[in-house]
Amino acid sequence: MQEQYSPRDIEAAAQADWNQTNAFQVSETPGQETFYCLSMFPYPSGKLHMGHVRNYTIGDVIARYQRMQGKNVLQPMGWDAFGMPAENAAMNNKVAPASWTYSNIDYMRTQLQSLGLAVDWSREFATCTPEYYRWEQWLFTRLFKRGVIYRKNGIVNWDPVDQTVLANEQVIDGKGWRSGAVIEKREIPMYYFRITDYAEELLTSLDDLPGWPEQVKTMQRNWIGKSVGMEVQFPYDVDSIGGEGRLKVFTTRPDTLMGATYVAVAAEHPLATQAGVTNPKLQAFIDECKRGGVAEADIATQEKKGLPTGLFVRHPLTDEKLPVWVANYVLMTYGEGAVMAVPAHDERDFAFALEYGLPIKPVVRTSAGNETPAPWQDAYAEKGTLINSDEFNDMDFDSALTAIGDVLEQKQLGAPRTQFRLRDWGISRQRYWGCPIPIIHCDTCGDVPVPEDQLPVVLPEDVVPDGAGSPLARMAEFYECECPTCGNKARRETDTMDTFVESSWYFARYASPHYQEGLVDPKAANHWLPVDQYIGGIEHAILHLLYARFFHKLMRDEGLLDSDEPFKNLLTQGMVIAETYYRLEENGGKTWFNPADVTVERDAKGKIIAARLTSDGQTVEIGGVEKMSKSKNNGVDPQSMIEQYGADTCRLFMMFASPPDMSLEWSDTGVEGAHRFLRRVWRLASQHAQGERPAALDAASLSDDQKAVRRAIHLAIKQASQDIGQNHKFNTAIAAVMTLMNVLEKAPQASGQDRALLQEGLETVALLLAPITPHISHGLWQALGHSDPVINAPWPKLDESALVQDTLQLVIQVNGKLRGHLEVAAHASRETVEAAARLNENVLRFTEGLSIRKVIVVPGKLVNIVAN
RNA sequence: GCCUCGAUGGCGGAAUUGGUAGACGCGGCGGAUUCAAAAUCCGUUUCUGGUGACAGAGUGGGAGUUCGAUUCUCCCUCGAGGCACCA
Repeated sequence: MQEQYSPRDIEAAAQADWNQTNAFQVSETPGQETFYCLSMFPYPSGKLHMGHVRNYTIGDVIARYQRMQGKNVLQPMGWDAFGMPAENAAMNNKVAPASWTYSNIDYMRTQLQSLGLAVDWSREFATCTPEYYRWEQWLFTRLFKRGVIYRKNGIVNWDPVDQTVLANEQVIDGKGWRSGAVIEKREIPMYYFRITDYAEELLTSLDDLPGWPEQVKTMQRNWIGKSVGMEVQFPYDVDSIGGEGRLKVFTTRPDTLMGATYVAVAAEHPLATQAGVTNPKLQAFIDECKRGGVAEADIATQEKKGLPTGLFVRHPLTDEKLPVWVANYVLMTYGEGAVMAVPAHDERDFAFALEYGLPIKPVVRTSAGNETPAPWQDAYAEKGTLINSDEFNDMDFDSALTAIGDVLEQKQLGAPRTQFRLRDWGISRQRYWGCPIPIIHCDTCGDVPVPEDQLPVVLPEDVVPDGAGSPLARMAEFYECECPTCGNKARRETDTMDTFVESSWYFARYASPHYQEGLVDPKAANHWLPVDQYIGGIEHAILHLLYARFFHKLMRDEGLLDSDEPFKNLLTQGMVIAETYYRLEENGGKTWFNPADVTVERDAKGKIIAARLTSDGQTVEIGGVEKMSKSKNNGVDPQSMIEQYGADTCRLFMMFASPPDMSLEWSDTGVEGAHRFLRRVWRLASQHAQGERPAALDAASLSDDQKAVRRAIHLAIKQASQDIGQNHKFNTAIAAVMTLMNVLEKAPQASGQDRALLQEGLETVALLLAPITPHISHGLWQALGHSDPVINAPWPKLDESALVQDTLQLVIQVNGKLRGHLEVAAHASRETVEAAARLNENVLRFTEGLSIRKVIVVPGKLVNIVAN
């Protein structure tokens, strides 16, 4: 064993051993318990960033720990390879997205492998290959035939200058990111997945996921947003509209119907369109509403504006005339695109009514009283007894609901209804670098799915997009085709699919990644699925995870696999953040400097007071800690870290700096600390390994000091087992190993028993660190005399008897304040403890002149003496 | 705007069911070793007052429950993630 810790040699040797034995390649071994450990696969953006390193290290720690529990562990890796960045890179560098993507994959694979992940690389795939997406197209055609996929119009961001559809990300302050033109909302036909058909199941089966964070389940529940209420119909006023009909609205508060003083519709609502024809001012307002992007965050933060249409509807209960307004706060995408406005009991209606002088009629007695004077109070929205509501007066919420519901149903102007906030999933993208939608448009046969024997519809790979619409739509050789049904000339669909579709089923493909006969080999799929542990960023808490759950249910209903949910346990990892530094430029802009190029200055207490650019010695502004990003130039390159310190140091630091679900702040000195620790471990082990191999430990005949060392060893095992195995708190597991190392370094090495104890201690350190820093553990394990590699060693067992102590230290409090300590026998009785506490010097001092009211004894913990 | 989460020393963070606030690491300070430096080792380090023993304060702010609150309840401030075409 080398005396110096040399990560370069140690890591190369360990990885060579694993590769030689195909250590992480797995198959469907019968009889062995499986563990499928999956990290969200990376988008091949160019090179690895720290977020990737963190994600895959967490996954690797869990995978390796489970292997040490004796399980057959599958940990695959692949590439989420379709996406917009490839098209942007193509436009900037005039390279085809395909070659850009494939070369990124090659580079990033090498980087990932240098981390020493226990990945079965034989299962690797990229979603942009026809071998993968043909099965996506195959599933699409099946679902299309079943009606799970359908076509309707949807609203998109339209750039009138570039004549192209933009992603929300490409719309900045309502303008196109390249053209700067004001974006318009435009309707185009798109394909939709009927995810709303699964809304109820997606909601209820969240209850079957105890291994998911409560936070994520709450977010998904709110996103699906089930509301039970009523559909209420407002008959049109024949005079004002010049026709008959009914305006439908959905409400969760039919009890407040008597307080409705107007109705409001979205700008895209048919009534608005109709009224706009004869009302130029209204039309101008509708056009204004159609300017700007479609992102809900932008729409919801706009100033609330509206205009009367001049149309009227009749109140379904009183027959009163109510004005119809167009309001920009009404979303066409929720419910019916129209609301009944009850300003007295709804905050947004209240603000709108105040702004435009519309009547406010209180109809519920709330804790704020019978009136609803401005400003708005949350109490106005409370449920309560009805007032000002004719025959419904004095009814409580429930009876009013029933009574009003009954009248509406009798008049056929209302019915109970359940409404979801969740919308169907539009997957058409007018972009090139994606999976082609396998549909052929025929003038006589309509939308015809591409027959199975003509799949896959292959995306041509030698295309460089130019940012002006999809290149596929200009490639006759792509879109010209024959109708599979009638044989006439037809046109192939040129839209591609949302890239979320590929990531919605990749976890299933890993079970049989090279299977040629279907999307999955059902036997393999049911062997591995569901995923036992899924790990990824919290930013995917809603969309990706909901779509993947939806797809799993679709695959189940297609008979491809048996389980109901894809991911049994979920760990959502926090972001990697770092300090930012900048200088203000004359034009008001900021130049950002990488933390690696900045030196900080500290005051006497070590607090950072200034920072200077290392190259010129001049000060830079400290910008605060933010997510690592290109724009703030605060990214730290994992590659240079690995080259400087080794993968183990990088992994150790990332796992130690914070628990996985919290954000992780990058710290160069923290990395050095992690490296220092590994050097200490290596040094102690190499000193120990130089001596003779010690004889077996005789745990029964240890001295008190030796018992204390052995206790430290088993406390570390206990702590690390709980932290890694159950709580996924790797930082405290590492802290426990560090504490153990502090003890082992000071432990005597004189006698044979001392050396046997140190052997047990060092073996424990190697095993407990094995999931986190696998390379050094590989080397340590060999040096400690084992011929079988540490990856095949079992996780250490806790010896409870090593933890037993004869005496305990208790805390003495007076009125809840710490006043002293008490050493007692481990099994001392309550009375003995209380008596000893009462005699404590400090207790006597602090209770002088007071009478003791109560003594609280918490066994093994503390005594609290209550006196006044 | 809406949904969700978070806030603890100079810094990252730790504290089974409410029971010693600050484990472990970083940084700082003092010392040893060294011709010197690097590396390493030892000590110390929440704040305020005090030479000291010790005392008081303290987990974003304000209230409440409790013998006892970082932990539970309510209100507020600030920050982060998501909002359906970034992945």
